[in-house]
Amino acid sequence: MSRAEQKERTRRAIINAAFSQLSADKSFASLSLREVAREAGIAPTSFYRHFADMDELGLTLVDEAGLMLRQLMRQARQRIEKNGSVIRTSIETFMEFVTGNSNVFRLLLRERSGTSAAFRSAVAREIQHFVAELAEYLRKETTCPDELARAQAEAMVTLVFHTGADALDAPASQYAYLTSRTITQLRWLAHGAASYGRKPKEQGTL
Amino acid sequence: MSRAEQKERTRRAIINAAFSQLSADKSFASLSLREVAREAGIAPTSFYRHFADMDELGLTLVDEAGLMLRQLMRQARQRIEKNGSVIRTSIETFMEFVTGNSNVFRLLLRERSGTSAAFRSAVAREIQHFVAELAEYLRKETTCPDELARAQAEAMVTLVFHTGADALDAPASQYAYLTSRTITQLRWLAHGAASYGRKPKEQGTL
DNA sequence: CCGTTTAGCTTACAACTGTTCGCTCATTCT
DNA sequence: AGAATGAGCGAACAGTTGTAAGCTAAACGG
Repeated sequence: MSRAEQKERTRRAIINAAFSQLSADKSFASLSLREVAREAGIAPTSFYRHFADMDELGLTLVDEAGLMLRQLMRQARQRIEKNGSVIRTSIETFMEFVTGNSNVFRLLLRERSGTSAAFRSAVAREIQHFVAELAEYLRKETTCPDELARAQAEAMVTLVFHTGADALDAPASQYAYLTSRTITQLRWLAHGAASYGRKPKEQGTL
Repeated sequence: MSRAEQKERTRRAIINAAFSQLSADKSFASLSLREVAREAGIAPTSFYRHFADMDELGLTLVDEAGLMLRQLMRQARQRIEKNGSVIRTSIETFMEFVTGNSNVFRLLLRERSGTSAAFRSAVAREIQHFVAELAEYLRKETTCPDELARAQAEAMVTLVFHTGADALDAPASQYAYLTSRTITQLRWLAHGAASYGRKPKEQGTL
């Protein structure tokens, strides 16, 4: 086996070990270099042959998680072409991701507001991909002016992301309700933006 | 000084020490019993005279944070009576809270998706107070059926909370933009729910 | 084929962590 | 007045952590 090949192999072992140790009650910050190394089957000090410190590993995890999310978006787009309902298909795809890769989603969810500024902005960047794509879609599909399309996309992504977080602590029997609730919320947004977006002056007490 | 009085005093010293050590790059999970005790001016072992462990202290902090939030709501209601604009006043009050007590807000923000199920549900309970109050207001003020009022309130609170999180990492010069963006989003929701809420059948591709 | 590179190892250290035990001594109760 | 309570302390323990230093041996480059 080639040298570089072997190095890449144990690098993956480290990454996989880290992912596998994340769980509902273990965040990335609570992982220890030694534990990760142990599960990866290497000595603690060998860790440094691959990452300068745990932070560097963490950023790698966030990148990988973002990659999975982008693959998810592509998958959702394919489904939409066959299905038709953009909102429902998108949310259902997202919920499948959350429940099927809950640890990956948890990483993004937590580090979004975590203690490392580098992590936070890395997660924010990944989410922006989502927002940008959706905003572009809205600009094409509706009559929304550019900046409002972005605000609308941000609101939608926020609501969907939050629903994913809810799902993590909810029993599976609640998923259908959470999904339909979010669909309703997104429809409100779309409808409100379409009819209200072009006259943003204040009126009434709301 | 009475015995109970003195006990309460050092109990507060512990709580204050914990709050003061929270920051942008230090979460509750990364606090140590010894550090907290040191700042509170007591021996590490004396900590146990007041809390069984750090988790118990953490739940106390969450409770206090929730209390501050509820005081905030009361304050917002008073302002609304004088001002008129419910949405703008509510958000501005909230933003003042976030920027003025950022560590307290950060605690709620992080523990909402943290590693302790007990913390998560404690934070969720505090936020539910917000949602319930807003939902009741919506039921009175609009023609929304009960369940939809709740869904609408949840969406609104989610968006506002998220804006608070954004503000933590944004320069102060962005606050005005964040606020107005959120106001727009909430108006869309209100408008969409009012005109679309009663005919929730699917239509179109959105 | 020989010298260089380097992934991985073992050993070691200093710094912390949470927690137990037993003591003191001021306040409280009877 | 005398006994009981309980907040606070110091010392100590076992466990963990990150990381530095130096070695081995296998893959590599000339």
